[in-house]
Amino acid sequence: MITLKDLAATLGVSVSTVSKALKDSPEISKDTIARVKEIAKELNYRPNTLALSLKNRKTKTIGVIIPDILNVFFARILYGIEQESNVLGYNIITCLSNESFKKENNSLNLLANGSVDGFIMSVAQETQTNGEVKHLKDTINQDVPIVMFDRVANDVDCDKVIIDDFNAAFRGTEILIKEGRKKIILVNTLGDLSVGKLRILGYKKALEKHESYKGEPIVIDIEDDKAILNDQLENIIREHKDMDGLFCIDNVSGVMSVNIAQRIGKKVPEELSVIGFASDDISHLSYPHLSTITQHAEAIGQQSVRMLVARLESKEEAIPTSTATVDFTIELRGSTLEK
Amino acid sequence: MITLKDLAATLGVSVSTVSKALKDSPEISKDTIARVKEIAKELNYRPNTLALSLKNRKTKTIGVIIPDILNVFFARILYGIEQESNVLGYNIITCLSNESFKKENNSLNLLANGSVDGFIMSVAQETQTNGEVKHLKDTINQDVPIVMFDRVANDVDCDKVIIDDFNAAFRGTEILIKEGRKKIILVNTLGDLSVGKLRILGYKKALEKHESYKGEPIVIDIEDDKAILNDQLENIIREHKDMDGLFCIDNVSGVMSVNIAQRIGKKVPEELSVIGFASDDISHLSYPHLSTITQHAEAIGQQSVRMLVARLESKEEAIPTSTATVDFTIELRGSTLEK
DNA sequence: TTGAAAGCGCTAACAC
DNA sequence: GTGTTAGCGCTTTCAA
Repeated sequence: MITLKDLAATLGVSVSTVSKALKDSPEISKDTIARVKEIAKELNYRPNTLALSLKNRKTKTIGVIIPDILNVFFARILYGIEQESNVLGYNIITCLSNESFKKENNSLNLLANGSVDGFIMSVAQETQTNGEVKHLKDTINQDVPIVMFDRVANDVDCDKVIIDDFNAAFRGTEILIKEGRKKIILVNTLGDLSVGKLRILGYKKALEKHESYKGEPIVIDIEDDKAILNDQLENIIREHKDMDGLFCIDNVSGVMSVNIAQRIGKKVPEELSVIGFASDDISHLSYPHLSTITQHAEAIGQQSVRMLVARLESKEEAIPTSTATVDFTIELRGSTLEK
Repeated sequence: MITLKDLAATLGVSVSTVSKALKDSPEISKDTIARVKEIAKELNYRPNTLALSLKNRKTKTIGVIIPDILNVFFARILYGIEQESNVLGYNIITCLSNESFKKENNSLNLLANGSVDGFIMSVAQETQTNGEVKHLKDTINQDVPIVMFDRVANDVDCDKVIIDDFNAAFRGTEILIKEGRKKIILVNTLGDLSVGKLRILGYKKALEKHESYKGEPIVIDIEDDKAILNDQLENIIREHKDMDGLFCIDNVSGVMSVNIAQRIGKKVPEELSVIGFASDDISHLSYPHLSTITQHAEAIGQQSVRMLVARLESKEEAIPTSTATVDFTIELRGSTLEK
């Protein structure tokens, strides 16, 4: 590793001269600047980021905490975060909380000591279930800002980026209602995650609002375990013979449900209309393709970075926190009547 | 942010005393140690990693370069990398090359200046296509070790972690042959990626070896573009009416093919036996479920970390580089005859 | 048992 | 136009 000192030595000048020359300081003669730059290139000098960070008290890196990288929704968000960070000149340190409070807490503590300038994170399931917020507040109080996305702790005052889950589910449900479906069931694989609750609320609200719909809301909680998801869904479809509308609020179960229904002879969309949430491209893995409420995951990531960097680089003392809502779109494919 | 200096000031002792006390140095009296630790906890002191890194000339962080995070195979590897890094006390800085040589090169340059102790990476498609290796060799020559996984540059001397792709494809093909299939086609979505080539080789070798198989190898290259993958596969299945064995060498096309075949009335596995490569859990999104050659992506990530850390922490000057092969397993589900 | 000083690589105020 | 110095937070020799 080659340092300013090395350059200075080979050129027979002082370290500070080299430092200034590399920054095109007007204090330094054209000639010296040229010589310095030449030798710097020759020796492939690269400034030591660590030393710079120590000096500047900022690292130009963002800590990112992802609850579940195997979930494509989060992978896409990470993708968006990385892209935008790059554009704005930041690096990211990625931590995977794996839905565990302990890991999340750990990462926060480990990095909130000058290693990163701020965090972008989605709260772990465990954290959300237990309502833990102290670690989040502590971090913010240590002047390390946090931007939360998707899964958000309501009682923590920080910038947030969310989907309008309530409205998304409301609109999704409306589609089924307007098709004249009589028994619309919602399948919940999201446990008691905040976003799940909002979606369920939106579903209920839509049923309630439309007087044409006579039935009661039916929410069926099932486990999000790949091994048994298929069977659980098949059971539901078989048991509720009169179900003609199915609303799946995660990535996978919609696709699976369409395939199962078709296989056991329940025609989609004629006898059963299915709509799902999506953040990835698996909607074409069912036939007919799944109609979805599509979340723009990359956009969530990008927006998060923009908000964090805005805060980091703002001159003002304390800009008030804000919550950004990223648009969703409804993409009708073959699993619902109207395309 | 609270520093040693702060602790020293509030206690009225010197910085070095505090430093030593926190490390339970025998030089320091029990009493002082206790006092120091108490106040440190009280003020929530956290050592500044940056300063430590600068001092120690090692950062305990690993640079990870992933070509495509939206590919679940890579996401899983990242997962494995993060897990094992954690166990071994390392952080990771994640860069996404997005299959671009330029981004890959950039990340390498940006971080190979003391920001990370070493790299774990899979080579970008562009890099591999163009046969670029200089940036990789340069990095290694600057004493920043690299471990490559999956997509590997053969003419770079470094630690590597790979799947035995040749053998995996060989074995996969054999399954189809042993079922007595007469026309086995391989569909390649991997362009000229090294792993793709190896798989094709394995497929050919298997056909060649088994005299019972009379046909010629048929390799069909198609584009890995989600928008048209479906149509491309449907065309192939429709055109090759006598195809009774299909070998898909990526994650998705196997699942898709099974669904398409079933839909257009070609019975799987009776009339068409399908086998695919998998690294994720979408094999249950087809019916019948897809039989796969399963790559243990997490294991690849973990192994990579172990090799890198072993090198980083080895006392010896230069341990020779090595290549680890991670096992694959064959998981027979419904898309092939024998379960 | 404790502290002073040097140094990791870099910058910037200040001197020459 | 160039060099000296101090300091970012920490460790570690060496001196007290």
